[in-house]
Amino acid sequence: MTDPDMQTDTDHPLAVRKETLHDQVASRVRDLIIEGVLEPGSRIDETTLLSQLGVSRTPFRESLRTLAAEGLIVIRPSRGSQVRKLSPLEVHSMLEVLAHLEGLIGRLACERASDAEIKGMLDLHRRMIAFYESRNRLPYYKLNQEFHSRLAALSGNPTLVEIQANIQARLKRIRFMGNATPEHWANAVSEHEEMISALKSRDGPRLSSVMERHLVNTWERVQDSL
Amino acid sequence: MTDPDMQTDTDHPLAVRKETLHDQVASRVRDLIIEGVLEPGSRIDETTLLSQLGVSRTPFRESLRTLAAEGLIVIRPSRGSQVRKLSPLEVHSMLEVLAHLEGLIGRLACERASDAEIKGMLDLHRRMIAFYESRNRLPYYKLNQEFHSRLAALSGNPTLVEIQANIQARLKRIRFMGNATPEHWANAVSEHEEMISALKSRDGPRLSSVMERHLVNTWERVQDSL
DNA sequence: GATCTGGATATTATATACAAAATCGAAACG
DNA sequence: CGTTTCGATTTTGTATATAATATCCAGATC
Repeated sequence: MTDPDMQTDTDHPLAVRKETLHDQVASRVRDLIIEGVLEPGSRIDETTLLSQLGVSRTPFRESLRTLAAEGLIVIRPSRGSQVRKLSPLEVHSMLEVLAHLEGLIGRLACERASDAEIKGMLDLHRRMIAFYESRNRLPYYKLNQEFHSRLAALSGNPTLVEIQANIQARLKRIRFMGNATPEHWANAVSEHEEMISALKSRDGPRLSSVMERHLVNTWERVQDSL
Repeated sequence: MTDPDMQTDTDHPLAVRKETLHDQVASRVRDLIIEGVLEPGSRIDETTLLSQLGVSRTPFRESLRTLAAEGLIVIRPSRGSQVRKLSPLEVHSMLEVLAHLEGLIGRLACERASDAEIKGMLDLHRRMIAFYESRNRLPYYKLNQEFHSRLAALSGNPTLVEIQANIQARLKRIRFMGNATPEHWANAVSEHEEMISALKSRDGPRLSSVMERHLVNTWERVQDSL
């Protein structure tokens, strides 16, 4: 057979991770999509983007494949790629799954997180509240993303982390819209208060149910704007 | 996570789907991995496979990117690809997530499936039982995969379908092992009986819990063989 | 003997060239 | 007028060529 050299990275932790051009391009385009520079449904013109990014077609096209597998774009053979446009039904289906997964995240986090990690979450929460009180929307939003990602990490389940991140990426813009009105935002914040309280007391079932509700509410909040 | 494109498809339903070389290669290699021809942890020698498949490097490498995004292989920059080898912890994490998702699938299927669809599942189940009774393992296994995929489809949630398929693909060989001994197999079958009974009476919570248990048991059954 | 160094060899990454489709528009036709 | 057909143009798909990087092994050094 082939050589048994393990994929258990023999790399040094500090070794500078060499990033291939492909990965850079993928990240770059991913950001363009997530930030809405490339609008949903819009065609991706290879030549334009190509010259803009200053790379050749090979790494660029490879990165398109990656993004397609991630569900951010759609490639139609011989007819080019476009930024994936989510139908309301698809958005709903993602939120339905995400809500359910966050339920699991909540339960596992309560079981598995260390005291220090919980403390870290409390701190993060406090910073979010500060931004809320100063109505500083963008930084709040960023911390919110981090809040959910970190909680996922506390579940100790790498698959959960990966899938949550993927769905989160696909929904990023939409979730941002979810805090559109002052009332919506206030509701979201109070749900976060509940989460923190449940996490602090390691009440898995309660955290689980709050998180599910939180996402379901996001759907309510977002629904109209589709 | 592959996604049959279906964007604003202006395609005729009957239009022959033109498959790009890339996709063919991806499917081909995916099968090689899933069927274990390419063993976990083994290095993927580009030149060898290349000549074997009779395609040039461009589509081949693109397909590797796809498979990497699907989590079936690992690409280390400048150092080649290898078939992803799952640690017991990773397998456990996938089964934990899958169990939870199948719980959701069970509940939603009971709410949303049509009578005809449920009938179809009963029929599928009957065929599985026949193969079980004749101890025809491979066909049983295939129908089992189909059973779970179809149930996912009955949830009416495309995201759920996609993610379930992805995890299923990653775990395919392992799940096969799950029915290794006669007792294991018998247990799995009796769990299926329960599922069918719950589905027939549209008892969402019950189906949900049986399905979760089914997967957790798979973990128990498989654990030693890692 | 063990580790280090340098360069030959093999492998991967990127760029470019070429081929095959699809798109678009103008002219021909009904 | 509207539809169809054909070809020029653009865009995509695949192959190959070149550059960059890693791997491996022999010889040098301690």
